[in-house]
Amino acid sequence: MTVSTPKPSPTFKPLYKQVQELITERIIEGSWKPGEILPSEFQLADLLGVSQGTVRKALNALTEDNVLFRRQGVGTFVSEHTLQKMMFHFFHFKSDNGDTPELPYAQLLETQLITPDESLRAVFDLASDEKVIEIHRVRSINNSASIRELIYLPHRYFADLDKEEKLPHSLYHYYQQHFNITIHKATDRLKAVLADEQDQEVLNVAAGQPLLEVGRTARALDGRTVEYRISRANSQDLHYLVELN
Amino acid sequence: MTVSTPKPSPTFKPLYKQVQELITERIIEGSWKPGEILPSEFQLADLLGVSQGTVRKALNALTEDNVLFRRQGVGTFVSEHTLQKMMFHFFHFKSDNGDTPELPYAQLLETQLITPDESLRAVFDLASDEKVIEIHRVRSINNSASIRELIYLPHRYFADLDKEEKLPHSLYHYYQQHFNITIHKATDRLKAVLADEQDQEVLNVAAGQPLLEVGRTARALDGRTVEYRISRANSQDLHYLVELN
DNA sequence: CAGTGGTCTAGACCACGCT
DNA sequence: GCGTGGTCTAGACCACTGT
Repeated sequence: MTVSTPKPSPTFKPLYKQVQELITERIIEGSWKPGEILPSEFQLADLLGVSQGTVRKALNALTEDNVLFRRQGVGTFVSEHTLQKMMFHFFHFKSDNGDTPELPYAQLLETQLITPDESLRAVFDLASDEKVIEIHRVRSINNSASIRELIYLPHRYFADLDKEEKLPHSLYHYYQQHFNITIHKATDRLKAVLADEQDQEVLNVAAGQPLLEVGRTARALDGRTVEYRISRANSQDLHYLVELN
Repeated sequence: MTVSTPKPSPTFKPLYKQVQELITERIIEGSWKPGEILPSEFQLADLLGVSQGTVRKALNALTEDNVLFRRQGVGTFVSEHTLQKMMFHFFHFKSDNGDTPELPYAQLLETQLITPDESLRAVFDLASDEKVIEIHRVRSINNSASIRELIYLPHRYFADLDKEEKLPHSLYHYYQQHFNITIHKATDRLKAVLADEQDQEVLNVAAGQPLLEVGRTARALDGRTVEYRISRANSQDLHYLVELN
């Protein structure tokens, strides 16, 4: 921490912001892992030489940001990408008749190592000789193939993931467990497109069928873009839900 | 306010929540109007018989929720639906090449009073004899007709709006100014559809062209659903942007 | 300069969950 | 019962804005 009464300086940051960043760094570097409990507010305050109120403000901000979660009477924990939470936060496709909040099954079609084209290299800011992992899979909702996914991951961050025979349905939980990469923020771009030949085959739709295409760039806790994913959905009985607050 | 040390009760709410709701009610009933300044933290604290810290927590929560905005050294104000803020918050269509953050022009095609069908009545929870205003317009982006909008408003909340010859581009600002209705939250549901005959004519697209359809229900500060809107966009050079945090 | 919100501290008490 | 986070208070000082 800085001195208790910081002088005005060009790089001034509020104490609680500094505490916030320090805790985030500790999580990024793996000192505190997903699911683990943090020291109590008073312990952290003593540790960092600030008041309990300042620690509280930092912890609350991180809780707001889904980095931590708190349980009264128990403690403060590092957030974990459980399936339910991911469904709520990063999976926005819903059945039109909301009656089936069913967990979508994902079938792996193919995994391969590819040489990225110019635009994909730019997304990840990769050097010219770096490889990218491509995962091709299809999600079924209500027992019908509904969403075709093409997922791109820089090989440097996910070494040897391309050699796995099976992958879990919740990739984000998998990234977190095996590569210490927590997907924190993402940007989705939606368009309407026509089904191409592969779509027709995989999703079992006719030519001329409109699909909802979602392009996602996902960023880790440290801000790096670590995943690019294209989802093409048969939106006959589905929609993509957005809540604006 | 309640007594300073509230006993545990089934209807217990934290003080700052009560303050928050009280301020929200004042805004809803029009005591404090959009753009106006609120009393200072200390004045509010005296007024309500709570401490300044509690008022602050309520004001900060409302600021987080876009109901208020605060300017250091000046004061706390009721949020106003300015064009720029609405663009940022409630208008998520962007050019694919982000170079033109141009304000989309909206051309009014038709306004009429209609008898809602069953599903539309359900959206607004209307009695069987109530009428709904339908507004039909088209937005141009980069000088090309891109989005066709059908907007539905219960006549009870927007009396005589259907008689207006001209309507401003930013309807949400207009609702706020003329009807004291502030759009606060909204839910968008996105699908891919094929252009129908009207789409083809208005958006100048061919049959078989895929369109991005957005169905929105918008709610006012008091939680009532006050607008339903269907936007059909030619997403050839556009996309709908979602930030997931 | 006066007044506003922003930060930081210190301390009290409450509600909750576990053991 | 004990330790945790949640609420509430009181007071000090800083940073910004407009006069």
